[in-house]
Amino acid sequence: MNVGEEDLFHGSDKRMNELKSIGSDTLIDLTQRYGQAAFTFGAGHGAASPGRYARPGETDFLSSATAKSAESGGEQTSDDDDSFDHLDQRKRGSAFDEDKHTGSLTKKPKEQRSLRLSINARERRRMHDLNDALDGLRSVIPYAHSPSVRKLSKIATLLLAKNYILMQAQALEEMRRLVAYLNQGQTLTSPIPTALAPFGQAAVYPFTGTALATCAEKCTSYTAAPSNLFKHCNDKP
DNA sequence: TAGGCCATCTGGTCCT
DNA sequence: AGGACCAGATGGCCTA
Repeated sequence: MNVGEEDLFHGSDKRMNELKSIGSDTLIDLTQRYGQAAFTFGAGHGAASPGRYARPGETDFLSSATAKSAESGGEQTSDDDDSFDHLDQRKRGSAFDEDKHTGSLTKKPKEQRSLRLSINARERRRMHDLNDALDGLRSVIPYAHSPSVRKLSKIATLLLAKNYILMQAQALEEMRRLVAYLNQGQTLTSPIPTALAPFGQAAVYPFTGTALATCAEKCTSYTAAPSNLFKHCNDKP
C-alpha cells in the first residue's frame, strides 16, 4: 500500500489539517510545540516548550519486561520480545482478554496461540525498526535536539523532513543560479546592470522554467563551475 | 478532563 | 505457508 500524504492524514482532524498545510515558511504550530531553534529553515519564532516525550511505550516496555519475566514462564517463541506479550495483553485488554471472556481462548490450540505471539513479536519488531528509522530521520533534520525540547512526533518528523528536502532543493537551485550568473559575469565585457536581478533570469539561468531538464543536463552545463556542487553528477555521468 | 501521541494487538491482504 | 505490510481498535501517558 502506498503511504502517501493523503494516507497519512486519512484520520485527519483539525490538527492534521494544520500540519498538512505546513509550508517551509509556516511552521508555527510545530515551532510552538517543539521549540524554535529547530526550524531554521522555516519561519523561526516561539519558545521551546518544556517537557519531552518520554516515549511512553518505552518506559512501559521496560517495566513490562521486568514484570513479565518474573511472572511468565509461558510460551516463548524464538524472539525475545515475546516476553512482553502477556503483560501487554493484561494491560491493554487485548483480543486475548476478549477471548477469555468468551471462553474461546482456552479452546484455541496452543500452536495457534504460539503463532499469534510470534506474529505479534514480528510486528513489534517491525514497528521498532520503523521507529528507529524515524529517529534517524529526526537526527538529520534541523530542529532543537535538546532534552528540554519535546521530541518531534512522527507526523511532524515526516512533514518537517519533506519541507527540509524541498528547501534544500530550492537552495541548491539558487546556488546553481548564482554560480551560473557569476560564470557569465566573468565573460561579460560590460558591467552587469545593478537593476538586473541575479536570480530568475532566463538569460542567466537557461533552465529556468524548463522543468524537464534533468540534474545531469543542468550540471554538465556547469562543469567549469568552481564548486563542488555538481560533483555528484560529474562522478556519475 | 479532553485531546494528542504513542505502543501494541489483531485480522486482513498481498507477495515470495 | 510464512512473512511483510497495513489499518482499526484499544488503552496508557502527557500536556494544556
